[in-house]
Amino acid sequence: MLKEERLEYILHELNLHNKVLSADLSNKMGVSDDTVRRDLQELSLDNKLIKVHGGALSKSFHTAFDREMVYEIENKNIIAKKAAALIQSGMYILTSGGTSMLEFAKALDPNLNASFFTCSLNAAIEFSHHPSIEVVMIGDKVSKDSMLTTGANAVQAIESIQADLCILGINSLDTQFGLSENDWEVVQIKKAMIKASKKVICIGISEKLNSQQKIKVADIKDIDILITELDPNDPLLDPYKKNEILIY
Amino acid sequence: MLKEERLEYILHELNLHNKVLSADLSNKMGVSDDTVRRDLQELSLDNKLIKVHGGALSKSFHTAFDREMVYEIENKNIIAKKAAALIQSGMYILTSGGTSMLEFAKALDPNLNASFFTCSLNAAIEFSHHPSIEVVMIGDKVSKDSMLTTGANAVQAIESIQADLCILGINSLDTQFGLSENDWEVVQIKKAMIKASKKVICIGISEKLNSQQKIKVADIKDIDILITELDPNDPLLDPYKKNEILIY
DNA sequence: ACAATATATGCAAAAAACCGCAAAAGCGAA
DNA sequence: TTCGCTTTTGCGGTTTTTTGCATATATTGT
Repeated sequence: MLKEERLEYILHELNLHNKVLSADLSNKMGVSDDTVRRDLQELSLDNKLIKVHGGALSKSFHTAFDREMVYEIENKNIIAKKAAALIQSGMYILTSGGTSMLEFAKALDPNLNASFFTCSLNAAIEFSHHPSIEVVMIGDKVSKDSMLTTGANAVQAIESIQADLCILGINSLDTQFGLSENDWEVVQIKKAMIKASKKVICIGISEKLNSQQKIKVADIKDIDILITELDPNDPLLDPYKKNEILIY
Repeated sequence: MLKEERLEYILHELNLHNKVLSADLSNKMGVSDDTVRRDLQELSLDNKLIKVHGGALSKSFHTAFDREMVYEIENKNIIAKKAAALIQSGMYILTSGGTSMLEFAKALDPNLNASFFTCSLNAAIEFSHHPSIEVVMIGDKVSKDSMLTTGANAVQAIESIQADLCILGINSLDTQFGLSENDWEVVQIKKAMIKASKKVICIGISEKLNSQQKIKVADIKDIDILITELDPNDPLLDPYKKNEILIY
C-alpha cells in the first residue's frame, strides 16, 4: 500500500465513522503502528484530522461538537449505507440534496459505475469525489436557502432525462399528506424528478416521519422505497408498509 | 515498447486500478525504473496523474487532497479586493472557478446587487453566501479535475447570455501565446465565456504569468484587464501594458 | 500508584528518487 | 544510405524518503 493511499484510506474511514483507532488502522493496512502514527501526525499537521490518544477524530466531528448533530450523523451513516447497497452499476440516478445525501455519496462503493444527476451543489461536489461515477449538474438559478438550482430550465432539463432511480431527501413525510416541503421552487424540482424516474427512494432520519409542511411534493403512493435509520421491523414504519412502500 | 505506447499503457492501468507501482511498470514494460519515472513525471506535468513515492495515483482518486488550499492565500486576497472594486450593481458577470475566484467571492461588497453566472461548483457556493447577488449555475457534466461543468450544454447556455464582464482565473498567461489551459473541455467553456462578454478580466497570482500550456484559450488582445497581486507599476507587467491591457 | 498501552526519538536498512553522462535510437536532409 | 542533430534510454553514484525496531517517555484506566 502506497503512503498516499494510506492517507486517503484514513480520511475515508474518518468520514465514515468519525473516529479511527491506530491499532485498527495498522491491522487493516498491514503496516506498523509507527507508520500509522506518522501518517496521523502528517494529516494532523495538515489540519485534516484531530489526533488523540489511540487514534484520531474527524475534524467536523470535533468542531461541530453539538451532541444532537453527532447523533444525527451516526444515523445518517446507517441510512447512507442502506441506500448505497441499492445502487447498481449502469444506473441513471436523479438526486436531491441534504445532509443525508452527502453521507450517501460518501458511502458509495468505489467500484460503482453509474451516472448521477443532481440539482444540489453540495451533492455534486460530494459525488465528484467518487473515483468512477459520472456526475451531471443540472443548471439554473441557485436557491440560496437550499443550495439547489431551481427554475424552469432545471425542470426542463430533468424532464429530458429517463432515470432508473430518484433519491430524495425527506423534509416531511406523512401517510396522509405524502411527501411535503415548504419551498415552492424546490417542490417543482422534486416533482419533476419523481416524474422522470422509474422508482422513487426517500431517505431521511425517522424524526422527519409523520410530519407535514405547506406544499405537497408527492402522494404516498408515488414512493416506492423508504429508508430510515430504524430497523425495518420498527412499528413506527408499519403505516408506510401498509401503503405498499418497501422499507430498508 | 515505444514511449507513446508506454504512456498509453500507464494511463490505462491507472484507469483500471486507480494506482500503479513504478516497480510493476518497469517489470511489465521491460524498461528501467528511470524510464518509468520519467514517464510518470511527464504525465504528472500534464496533469494526467498524481505522482507519489513508489508509483502514481489516478487524478480523480486524489483530488480530495486539497491541502494546498491556502497556497498564496495572502496574495489571492489582494487580487480579490482589487477585482471586487471593479464590480458595479446591475452587472451581469460570467466567471470561471479557481481559488482566486473563491477569494473574490468573499471580497464582494455586501451591498452589491449583481448577477453571477458560473460553471464552477465551488464558486457558485461561495457566491451564494453573499446576501444579495443572484447566482446562476450553468449545468452539464461535472469535470472532476476542475470541478467545473463542461460540455455542449454548458457552452450553449453561455452563448445565450450577454454579459457585461467575464472574470477568468489564469492558468497560464503569456504575451505571445495569450491565455492557455491544459484541459480541452475547460478551454471550450472559457472561450464561450469570453465570446459572451463585453469585457474580459483575468485574475491570478503573478506566478502564472509568462507561462504556457498546451491549448490556447484566447489571444492576448482579447483580454481587457489583468489583475495580479503585484503593484501595477511592477516591471514584470510592462509587456502586458504594451498589449493594451489595463493593469490593476 | 501501577500496570498496560500509546507515544516520541534516534537509528539503520531498504527502497525510491535524483543527477549527470554517455550510449543508443530515431529522424530529417543531403 | 550516411551524416548531423535531437530525443530517449540505461547506468553508476549520491541523496532523500520511508519504514520498522529498540529504547525511553508519557498517558490512561483501575
